[in-house]
Amino acid sequence: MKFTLGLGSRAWGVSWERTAAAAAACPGRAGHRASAPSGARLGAVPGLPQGRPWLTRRCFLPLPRAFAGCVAEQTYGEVNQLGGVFVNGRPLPNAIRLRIVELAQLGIRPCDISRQLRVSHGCVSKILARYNETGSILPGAIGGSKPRVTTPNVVKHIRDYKQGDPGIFAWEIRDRLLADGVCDKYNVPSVSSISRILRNKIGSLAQPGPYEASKQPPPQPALPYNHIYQYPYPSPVSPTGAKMGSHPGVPGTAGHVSIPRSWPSAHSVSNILGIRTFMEQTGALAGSEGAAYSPKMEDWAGVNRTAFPATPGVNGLEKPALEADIKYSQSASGLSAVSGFLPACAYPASNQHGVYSAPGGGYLAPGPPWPPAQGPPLAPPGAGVAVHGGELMTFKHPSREVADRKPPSPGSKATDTLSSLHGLPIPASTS
DNA sequence: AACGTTACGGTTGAA
DNA sequence: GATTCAACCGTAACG
Repeated sequence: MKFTLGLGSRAWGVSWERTAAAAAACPGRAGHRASAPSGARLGAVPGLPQGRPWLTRRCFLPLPRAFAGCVAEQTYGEVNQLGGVFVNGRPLPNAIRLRIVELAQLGIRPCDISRQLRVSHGCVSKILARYNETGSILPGAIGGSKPRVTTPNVVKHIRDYKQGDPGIFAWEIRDRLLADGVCDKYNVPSVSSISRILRNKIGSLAQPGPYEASKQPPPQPALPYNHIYQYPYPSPVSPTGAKMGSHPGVPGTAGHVSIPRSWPSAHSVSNILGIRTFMEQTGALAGSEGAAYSPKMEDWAGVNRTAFPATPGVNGLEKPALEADIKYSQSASGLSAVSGFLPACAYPASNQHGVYSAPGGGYLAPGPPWPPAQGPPLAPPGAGVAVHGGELMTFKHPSREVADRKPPSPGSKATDTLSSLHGLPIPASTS
């Protein structure tokens, strides 16, 4: 099945072709999944007007760049069943992730968070689960390769062991690597790897290896895998500093997954402030204008990488502005609270266009009324929380923003509470 | 109805 | 520079 629309027809068509083809090739779940392009489900999509050619799956929604202040260009995102915009394969922006956690800590049920933020409940569940487990809201490390366990250092030790005891078994070497602290249980080479090393390297190690001989051995990565997920945000203490990210100056957390549970408990006096603290600790808090950013801001995904004009020396982005394709157009206003944790925006205002941004109805897209929820179990955050209206998620199309708003649904207690959370409205029931 | 899980198509970045 | 591979992504659907 192929849909061709006037806007973004290429994306629409291609996407559906692929999905349908995949479904045809894959029996079972995939089959039913892809059976819906024009199916009945469409009518059930909450918040999506009946009769509009919205697709519930793999539908590339043209997001006019005009939304972000540009006129003639378009970019593509996708719209999920809830009407939320996402970029397939890319993480949700931190702001959304943070918002999910924040709302959860306010006692809002995941299903309601899902509806409000227009993020699939699976995603909400995943993010909350990860947060509960690791204390981090950040996505995992995308791309790259696993660290090689057979680093020059390890090889050197293996060679030493072998030279010291030519009859040593591979498993003995393995044990010694562990015992000597050369490796830990996570990066110790397998016996077969050691055997291979013995066979392929040690045997021919009469001469120094390439690292030992001609160049400095590459340092063992402090972060075994993906330094890039060290908090890629500028350090609050050096908002105008040089590149951060995986380089000196970044807190030595071993990647986002292993961030110490310094994130305040969900039951802390102020979860919001706690989050802020966390962000500060980890450098997640963006400085003000001119803040420096890691060139590998994976977490900002679709945000910096694709949406921000590279401004080397300013935000550390090295990709050319050409790549600043706006893939996302997301709501800003609904995440204003989050922006309070990313004060003054992680990016220069001029770079924020289209950064997962959208009119008021973008990420918190128009949709069904935000169902009332129980009151928050936590007191509102301290008044000291800085609020910077939607910097991160700023959308620069006021008219659309206005148009997309709906009057808040009556009796939306949680919404009211959240609305006042940071003194900024949460378009929980926009439309 | 809510939610944990998982297949899927996708992106990413190191090798 | 292109390709491969294995990591992760969010969605949608299942159970």
